[in-house]
Amino acid sequence: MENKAVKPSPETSPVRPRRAGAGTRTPLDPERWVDAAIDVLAKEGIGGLRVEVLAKRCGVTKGSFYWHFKDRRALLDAVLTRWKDGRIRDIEKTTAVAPGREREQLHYAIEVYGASRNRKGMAIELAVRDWARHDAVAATVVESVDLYRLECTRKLFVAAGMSDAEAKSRSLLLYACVFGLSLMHYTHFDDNLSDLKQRIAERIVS
Amino acid sequence: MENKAVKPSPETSPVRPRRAGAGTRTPLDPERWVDAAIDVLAKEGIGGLRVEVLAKRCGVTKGSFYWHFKDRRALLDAVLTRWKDGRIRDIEKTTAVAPGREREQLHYAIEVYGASRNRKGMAIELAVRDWARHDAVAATVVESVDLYRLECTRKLFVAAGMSDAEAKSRSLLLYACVFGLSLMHYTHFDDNLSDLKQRIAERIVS
DNA sequence: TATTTTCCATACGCTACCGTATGCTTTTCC
DNA sequence: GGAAAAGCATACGGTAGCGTATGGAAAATA
Repeated sequence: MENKAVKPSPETSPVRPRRAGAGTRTPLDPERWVDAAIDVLAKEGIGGLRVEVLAKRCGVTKGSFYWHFKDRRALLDAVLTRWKDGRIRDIEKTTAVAPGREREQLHYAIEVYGASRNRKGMAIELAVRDWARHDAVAATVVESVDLYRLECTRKLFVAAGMSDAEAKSRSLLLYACVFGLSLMHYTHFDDNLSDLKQRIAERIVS
Repeated sequence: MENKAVKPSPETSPVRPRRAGAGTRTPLDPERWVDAAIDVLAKEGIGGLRVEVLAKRCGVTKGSFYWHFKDRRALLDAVLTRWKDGRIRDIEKTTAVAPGREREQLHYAIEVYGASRNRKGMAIELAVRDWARHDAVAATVVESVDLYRLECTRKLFVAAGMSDAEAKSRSLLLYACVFGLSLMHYTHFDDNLSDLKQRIAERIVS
């Protein structure tokens, strides 16, 4: 059989082969499609998230895709659901803290969002937000995630001793700054970027 | 003739008629194409900036477009040039200030970028930044605009009495926050948004 | 083993684009 | 007023993408 003999080209090959060693077939499931979709979303944005592109990336044809998903939109919804769940879990983990270490935890939260670490996560974040500008479903998801994050961080500021109103403004400032920084190109603005970031972080939490 | 009999549909007709009253012809020039392109960019993002769409919007066919521009890329470059020039002029105007009113001017700068006012301007801003994530030319333009803005605002902070290092961090904080806020969906986070914004602005400039 | 179900390939029609070629109608200029 | 140029329409070839239809092989099940 030696199936197709084509396999378009090796370098466009999937993330992992679809057949395991002992001839056992390893069929795709929707979750693996979503994995690949999020990868593409991070690299190409929502505009590059096409089903035929994705299929090639998974080493199959779109015939497979349309077996697992009704249409492209169903995949997009699944991507949003997965992203939302992940962000919720992540923020809960990030804002859980022992009493007395709230400010330390806030600094940590700022740092993990820094574009240097967590490159892919921020790429996804920006891609989803751009997506949300032209898609109502994505916009709803982004809003719910934003509100949840803002609320969690607000509690941290309150636990750190701030008034409620001040905590709200700091929480919003924190996320706005984190996302805004990832939007900007300031590498050549200063030769001591870590000091720059440190000052900003202090301004946000102190 | 009855050839196609189609002519898609009349309601897709142009924004304005291309002929003025007295039979005088009003030919398009490249600048009007750029005008329309920036409009579309603001509403649809770079993904929606297609030449045939643009042509329909101008009330002509793409035959006209390709008379004025070599190809789609030439239009995109023209859009970037126009955007850059406008941003440079704008920031120069915004950061020009009489001595003693620097902080006042900084508050004004923050406010004009608020998504409430200047909606279209911010939509363009975000569209260009998203574009820059996948286009090297756009990325270069964004970087130069960012550096210029950061530098102008830094001078304002210095003039307001801050150290150079502090001024730099404040300048970066200001723009990061402004752009970040426009990325977020926080309308339902607080019922007194203007107070929220006021606190943030104070945190940035004071 | 025979049959069903799962999972995927192939082929097709359709639309939206890009860019080119070519011709038609106005202006412009002599 | 006639020729040239400007400005645009129409038609064409080509690619990429969506979704459907259908068949075929492998796995599960009986």
